[in-house]
This record gives sequence, C-alpha cells and structure tokens, in this order.
Amino acid sequence: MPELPEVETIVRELRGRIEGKTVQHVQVLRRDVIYGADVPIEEHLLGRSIGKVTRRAKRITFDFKPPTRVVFHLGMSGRLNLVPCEEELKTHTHLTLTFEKSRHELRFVDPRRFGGVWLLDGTYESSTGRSLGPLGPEPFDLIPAKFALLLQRQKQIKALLLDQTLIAGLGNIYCDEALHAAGVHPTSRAGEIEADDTRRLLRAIKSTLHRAIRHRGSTLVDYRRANGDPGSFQRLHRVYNREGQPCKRCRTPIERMQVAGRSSYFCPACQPVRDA
DNA sequence: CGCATTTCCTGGAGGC
DNA sequence: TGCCTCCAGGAAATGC
Repeated sequence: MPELPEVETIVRELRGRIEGKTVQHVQVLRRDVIYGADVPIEEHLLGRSIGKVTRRAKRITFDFKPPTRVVFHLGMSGRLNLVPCEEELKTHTHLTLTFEKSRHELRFVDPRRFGGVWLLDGTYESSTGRSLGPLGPEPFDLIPAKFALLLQRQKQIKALLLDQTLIAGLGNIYCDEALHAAGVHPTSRAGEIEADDTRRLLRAIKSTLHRAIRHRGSTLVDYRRANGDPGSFQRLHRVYNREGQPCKRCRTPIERMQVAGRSSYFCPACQPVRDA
C-alpha cells in the first residue's frame, strides 16, 4: 500500500537511473490501465527521452518533451520496478518500457488495478476515463497555522487526514502512526482538537513520514522498492497491524476499530477519547 | 455543500 | 486438498 514514503523511495531510486534515458520499446499488456490522451502511448514515448522524475503526493511523474508527461499512481498493489530485461514477467504486468543502452527495463505491475497510468499531453481535459483528482498541499509544506485552518471542520480527524484533497500523501498506515505519536484518537472531531495537539499532530506527521522515508517505506504485502527489495519501516510501526500487541510506549494492548471505513489501530491509553 | 458509505479488484487467510 | 467466504485498501461514485 504505497503512501508518500514508499512513493518517495521509488522516485529516489529511479531518478538518476532512468532520467535522460531514451525509450526504445513500449510494451502494453493491458491497455485499459492507461488513461488520458487518446493517442496510443507508444506514439508519444517511442524515441523520446525521460526528463525529470518527480513525486507529488502518491503520484510519480515522468516528464517527457513538454507538454507530454506520464503519471503513475500505484493504488494499493501497484509496483514500478526497474529490473534486468531477461527477468521473467510477473503476472499483472501491464506496461513495460525498455531504454537505449540499458540492460534494465521499467515495469508497471498492479494486480488489483486500483492504480493506473495517465498519459498527459495537454488535451487531458477533453479526454475520457478515470481522472486524476485535485490534491491538497504536501504535508512537508504545511505550517501550523495553515494546518489548523484545514482542521476547522467536523470530520473525524482520521477521515480528514486520509482525504487527499485536504492533505496529500498520507494513507492508512501513516495516519495511524502519526495519530499515535501525537496522542490523538482517530475518531476525534478535527475542529475540536486543542491547539497544542494540533501542533503536535503536524510535527508527528512530518517526523513519521521522514523516518519512514529513511527506512525505505513499509512492506506489509505488496509494496516493493524500485529494485524489488522490501522496505523496513514496518518493523518500527507502533500501532499499525499490531492489534492485541503491547503499545511500544505504555504496554497497553493496541486496539483496532473501523474509522472512515478503514481498519484503524490505536492505543486506548496514549490516545484517549477526549470529551469536548 | 459536507460528511458517510459503497464500490471497484485480486490474492491471501481461514473455515469446513 | 479443494471450495467457499471474507477481508485488505486509494479514491471515485453514490447516498443522504
């Protein structure tokens, strides 16, 4: 389940290995995971070279000759791997790119197909199919005053943090980890959180994400780094996927409940329900 | 509009 | 072993 740290890891590992490379061959195994421009992706990319590789929230962008860009969203089971060309294709490989003067190729694999590839060529607005929705600010760009303003609504704090149009990049894992680090219960109404807790929560979000990036993300089931290796931050999770296990801060058993339709892990002692 | 709930999809886990 | 059901989740779609 790639969230911001996992996507950032992949971008850092791809950047430098594929920037400047010229696309030699495009293999489309599933056309219906590619959205955006009407013209086939092969025609856009063949013989063109990759400019900058960047991340915005959970999206990865390859710049080609303007205005052409390719955006990858990994959804929950998507992978973007750079592997030796001779390596066997995994099932659910939907798109591959080979490069001139390179023994490695890029592969987009996504069994559950919650992800996708968007080909943007300036005609995007008129194109059909799934669209890339608007994004809120990057967590790292937020300052306390701006964050406090975002929280002025009745939504449950966890649902708010998961809403990509308000803050972009957090998913289920890092929401739970940040809420625990800040001592905030996931069902707290955002607008009722004390100013001190609001500041603590923003700091917790940033530090949790930074630490996760340092450990190359969390691998539970599907996520892999660009070279196929797992991340290691899952070993440092304090609440996520730890139901019944002792809180790493106070030893109280971690509980699980549904919030915003998602499994949410929290410590009932460190994250008390506060009455307004 | 705001907020909550349902939907898409597959592989893995667990029951029998 | 095989067959069945259920569950995980990002984010769009739908409901109220």
